Parts: sequence; C-alpha cells; structure tokens
Amino acid sequence: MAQPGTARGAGSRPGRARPRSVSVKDVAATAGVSIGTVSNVLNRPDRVAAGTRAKVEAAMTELGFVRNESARQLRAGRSSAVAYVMLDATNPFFTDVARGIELTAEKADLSVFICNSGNRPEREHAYLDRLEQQRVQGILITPIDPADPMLAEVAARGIPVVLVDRTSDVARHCSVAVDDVSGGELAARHLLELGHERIAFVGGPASLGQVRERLDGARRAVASAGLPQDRLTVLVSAELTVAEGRHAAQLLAGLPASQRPTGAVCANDMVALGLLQQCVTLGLRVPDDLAIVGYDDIDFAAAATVPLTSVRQPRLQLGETAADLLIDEASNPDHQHRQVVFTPELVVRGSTRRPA
Amino acid sequence: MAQPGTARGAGSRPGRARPRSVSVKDVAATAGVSIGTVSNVLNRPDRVAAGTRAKVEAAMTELGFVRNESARQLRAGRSSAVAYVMLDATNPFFTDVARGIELTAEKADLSVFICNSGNRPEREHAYLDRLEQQRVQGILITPIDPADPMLAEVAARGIPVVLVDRTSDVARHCSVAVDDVSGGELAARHLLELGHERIAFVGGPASLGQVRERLDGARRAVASAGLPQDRLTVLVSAELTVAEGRHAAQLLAGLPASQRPTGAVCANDMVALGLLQQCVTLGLRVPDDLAIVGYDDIDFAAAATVPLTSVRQPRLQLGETAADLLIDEASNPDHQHRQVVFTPELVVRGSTRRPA
DNA sequence: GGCCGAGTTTGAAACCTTTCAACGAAGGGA
DNA sequence: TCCCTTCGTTGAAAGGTTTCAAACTCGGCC
Repeated sequence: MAQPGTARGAGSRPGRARPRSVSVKDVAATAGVSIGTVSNVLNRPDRVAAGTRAKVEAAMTELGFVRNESARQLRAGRSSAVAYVMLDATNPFFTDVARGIELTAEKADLSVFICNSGNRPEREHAYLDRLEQQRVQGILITPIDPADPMLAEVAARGIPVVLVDRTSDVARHCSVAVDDVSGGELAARHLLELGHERIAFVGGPASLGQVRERLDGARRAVASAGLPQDRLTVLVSAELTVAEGRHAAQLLAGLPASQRPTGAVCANDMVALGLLQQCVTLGLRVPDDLAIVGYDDIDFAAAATVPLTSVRQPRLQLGETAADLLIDEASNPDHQHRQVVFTPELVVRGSTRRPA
Repeated sequence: MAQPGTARGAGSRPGRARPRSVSVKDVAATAGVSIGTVSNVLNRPDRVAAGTRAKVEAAMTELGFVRNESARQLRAGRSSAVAYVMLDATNPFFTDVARGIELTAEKADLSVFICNSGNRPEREHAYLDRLEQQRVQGILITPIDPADPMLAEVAARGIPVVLVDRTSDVARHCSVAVDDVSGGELAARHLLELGHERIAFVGGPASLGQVRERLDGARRAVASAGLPQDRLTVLVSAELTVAEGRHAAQLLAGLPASQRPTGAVCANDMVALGLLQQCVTLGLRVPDDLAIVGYDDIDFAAAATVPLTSVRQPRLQLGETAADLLIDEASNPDHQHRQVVFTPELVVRGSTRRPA
C-alpha cells in the first residue's frame, strides 16, 4: 500500500512518529490525475467523468484519505459548526434543549459543539474565546449573566449569538425563552380551579429571575380568582433542591390543619419531589391532604411515588427554535433579531385533586 | 478605526456582507512590523523587544484581532482538541464522566468537544467522521458496540481511541471501565451479610454486558456465602427503567411471603427507584419487607422517599483516567495500551437493613 | 575603523483545500 | 475541412498561521 509523502523518506525520529496524513495530493498522484480533479470528485462529482471518478475513489479508499477540515475551513473562511454553551450539563432540562439544537442543526448539515460552562464564568469565557477562534457560524448560549459585555463583543465582531432560556433587554441578540409568569399562573390557577383556597408557593432564592416570575404568576392567579393575597403562603427556599423541598414539608406539616394550605406550587420539580417525599414520610397524604404542582416536568416527575402534576416547558422546541434563529442570522442578510417567548403547558397527574 | 482588508473596498453586495475578519497581516500593517513579528508576539513574546511588542499588542486590540484556529491547525497538522462521544447525554452517569474528562483536559490545555450519539449508530459514525476530519488529538468514546470495526479503522489511521466504561478484548485501544462483577458481588454480599437468605436480582436485558456481569457477581456472592443458587431469584426486565422496576414490584408482591425474597439487587438506580416506589404504593415496607440495593448512585438515589443503598462507580475518576491515557497516547512515543479497571464501592443508606 | 556576536526582525515556504479561468479533446454542424 | 460547443481536466492562486534561515542593527572590542 502506497505511503503518503514518500519524498520525505523515513522522517526524523526512527520511532513511531505519527505519519503525515493522506492529502488530496497523494490521492491525485496515486490516481494519476490533478489535484483539481480530486477536489471535483469530492465537491461536484457530476462534473467528473465516470471512469476518472472511479479511479479517484479507488485511490481514496486505498490510501485511507480523510478530508482535512482545517484546510476547508481556512479556504471557506468559516466552519460548518455552531456551538451551544450550556449552563449545567447535569440538568436534564439543558440536555434536552441541546438535543433540540442538534436536531435542527443536523438538518442544516451543521455540527454542534456542546460546551459546558458548569456555571463558572471563567469557563464560559474560555469557551467563547475558543469558539470565536474556531470561526464557528454562531453561538447559542445560556449565559451565566445575560448582560456580560463579552457577549456583546463577540456579536460585534460579526458572530451571531443567540440567548437560550434567557432574554436580553437590549435587542442585540436573538433570544428564546419560556414565559415563567404564565407558567406560575397556570400552576396556581389549576389548584384554584380544583377548589383549593389556601395555596403555598415553594421556591427560591428570590435572586433567581425565574423564581420571581413564577411567583408573580401565582400571585396573579390568586388575584384574578378574586381571593386576597394572604391566601398565598410563600415559603422561600435557599435553593431549588430536593432537600429544600423536604424542609418545606416540615414547615407545612407544622401548621394547624385549619391554616395549612391544601395545595402547593413549587418552583421546580426537585423541590416538588422533596416536598412530596417528605409528606409521604410524615403521613400527609398527597393529593388528599396536600396537592402538589411541580415545574419543568423532568422524567422523574412522572415516575414519583405519586406521579407529579407539573408545568412543562417545550424544551426540545426551545432548542430547535434557537437553532433556527441562529441559522437565519448566519445566512440571511435581511435577518432581524427576534425575542421568542414560548408558553408553558400544564401536565396533570395524580398529585393534584379536588381538596378532601 | 482601521478596517481589515481595505483593498477590497465596499465588497460585492451593498448590504450587511460579513466583513473579512482581521488577520495577522492586518495587525502587522497597522503596527508597522512584519507578519513574523506578530506571530512571535503571539507565540514567543520573549523574543520580541518590549517596544515592538507593545505596538503589536495595541494594534491587536484596536483591530479586534482573533486568532484563526483553522490556519493554526492546518499549519500544526492537528488540533488542540480531544472529543468525548457519549452514549446518552440524558444519563447523569455520562455527564459526570464528561466532567472528569474536561477537568483533565483543561489542565493539559486541550479543548473537549462533547458529542452525543444518543445510542444511534449512524450518529456515532457521523461524529467519528467529523472528528477525524477535524484532526482531533484523540477520541474518547463509550461506543454502542465496542467491536465496531470503524473504531479500529480510526485507530489504524493514527488517531488515539480510548474506550470509556467499556473494555476491548483486543488490546488495540486503551480502555477504562469499572468492574461490574465485583459491583454485583458487593451489592449481594451486603444483603447476605445483613442476614437475607432469599435475594432477587432485577435487571435486563441480558444482552447488556453490564447486566450480565452484575448478575454474575451476585451469583458469586451467593455461592461464597454457601447458599444454593436457587436462593437467587432473577427477574429479567426488558430495559433499565423506572417502569420496569415497578413491574418487578408487582411480581414480587404477588409471591407468597414465605417464598418472597427479602432483599433485591437492582441493575441500576432507575430500576431500583421504580421498585421502591411501587413497593410503597403496594404497602410493602422498605427496608422491612424488602431491602433494596441500587446501582450507579445517581443523585436521585439519595433523595428517594427511602434513601437508596447503591453501588457507586468512580465516575469522575473514570473520565479523568481516560483523558490521561488519551493524552499519553497522543504525546508519548513509548505509549503502551492499558486496560484500567476500577473497583466500585457500596454506599449504604436507609433502603437496606437486617430482615424483620 | 573594522569585526564579531547578541539581540531583533524579516521574508518566504509550507500546511491542504477549494475555486476558477483556461486549456484540450471530442463531437456536431455548416 | 473548419469552426463552434460541450464536456473534462488542469494549474495556479488564495486563505491565515507558523517556522526558520537569513538579514539587519547596534554595541563592544581589537
């Protein structure tokens, strides 16, 4: 079998030096055609005579030719990839968003680089740097801070940046998000419509925009049901974890039954699951003593001891739409930035029911 | 502010044509030095006189210069990135492995591309193709089929391939895995040592090597406890899901108490959680009526209604070691392939106890 | 004053692919 | 027979970076 670059001879080190990889030049030499023809076989096979094409293809297989993407990109001026910088790879929500992005990108014949900032700003910055150096077609990102000036700088240098699950007040990027106010409203209204008249909201910290908005939604639902706001008990948690949900259950169980809320809206499913589990442990029946609504509809929500009613966000669609916006921005000269907001949907399961 | 490539003038289309990005050439022109000097500022700043360096750096900032990674790679012959092709991005196990890989790669100043095959062979192949075209330094992969000839081909073309959480019978790649036999043994032995004498193994399908080995381990534990193998009831499930775990609970609950196992070893935590939840629903107490051991120690294991005893695999370390092996293979001419096998560890929680 | 060497800077080549104008050959029509 | 077309193929240039031998500058020394 022919070796690439035989002119080089045995190379410098006698050991296991990595052999230069096979290039179009090697293929052309083996097939007895010019470099241009090899390139045509790769990019416009219809312009090459059948016999020639066969010869070239045979040479490629024989030599084990693999296109050099760097050289292609250099010539093309940009890569055929986009990137998604995600906030937290261990959160199923974001992996589903990523899947949506991949689906759309695949259709447009783009690769997707998934990068995980893991909530660390320095890693986010390092990835943005690298991606810009790679000349990616565009960057999808769920940023740690949507107002980070670096995002604006990258965009200013001509690389499309789309915010995912976040909004930007300035219309400098496209963005795709889900309406958290209406999600919170949806959850609370469901309980109110079932006849619950005392409701708890469990979640925090208040510094999270998403938590604040979901709570606002719940308040709005209480108001439009014509009930006074003191019917909504707010239990602020330190974070959105199972442990904090359990803690909330302790607090609720400690209340006299006459004052205890009969329904709870949780800021996410982890909290809801903790609440649910601890209620079971403490002997509070779900949904009879306490109806529970979660948020996110993670897979575990449906699989809990009592299947959890939850607010579902269109995760896949979030990713798909974000990728669509990015592709438009990258390829359409008349692109206009858009802020897309999805409406969440309620999935009713066994954890909610008319109060006993 | 100076524009790159002013010679080009207003370009072809009047609209918002993407401007050519700034190159070393532009920087050199602005700073009034040669291209070589700019390159030296980037790569060997100590060889450049302080004044010159300052001029060049000023020009870079002024023009917004960003290195072109394609051109660097083309010159260097390979990229400064490695890739991890993971089997299932929605499984927390793999995202933790990925984190371990990132940790190690970061230290070696390598980027990591995370690719998700999602258990689909055609996507795995597409990613392998792309990665090879990118000339990555090496590929870490949890393959759908460790015997896939494509892995051998890639390796034969000189790209290091390391198998993660899988082993290869042929010593063609390095591999990193966890000893599933000893994990299964660990779980079963724990129950036996607590005094359980009838044990169930729940998991499947049998086509999964991991399931088979965990079962083998359980069998071994039963044997070394001096008990006959019929004390081990094997419930083969169709897949490793919560739903299948629930199903197993139905089967167990249907047995007369005298024959019913008092302890269960599950092939993973999802199955264990389903088993646990359905037991609670059916009124079987855990751990009093049935002690349960899971496998993987996912975060939800500790957060279940009854915290789950589980077999923990060193996920982070798995990734770190795999990356170390890859880096060695890519840079050390005397590299020898190695098959590293980790030993899992048992985490005891509330779901196991001495039988009533 | 001329020479040497250290410290800087330069210019050109190389990496591999794609593109495109131009060339050659073959076939058809006048 | 000659010209025109069409189809295939070629050769060279371009894209941005890195590397390296060569050139240059300056100070010091003989």
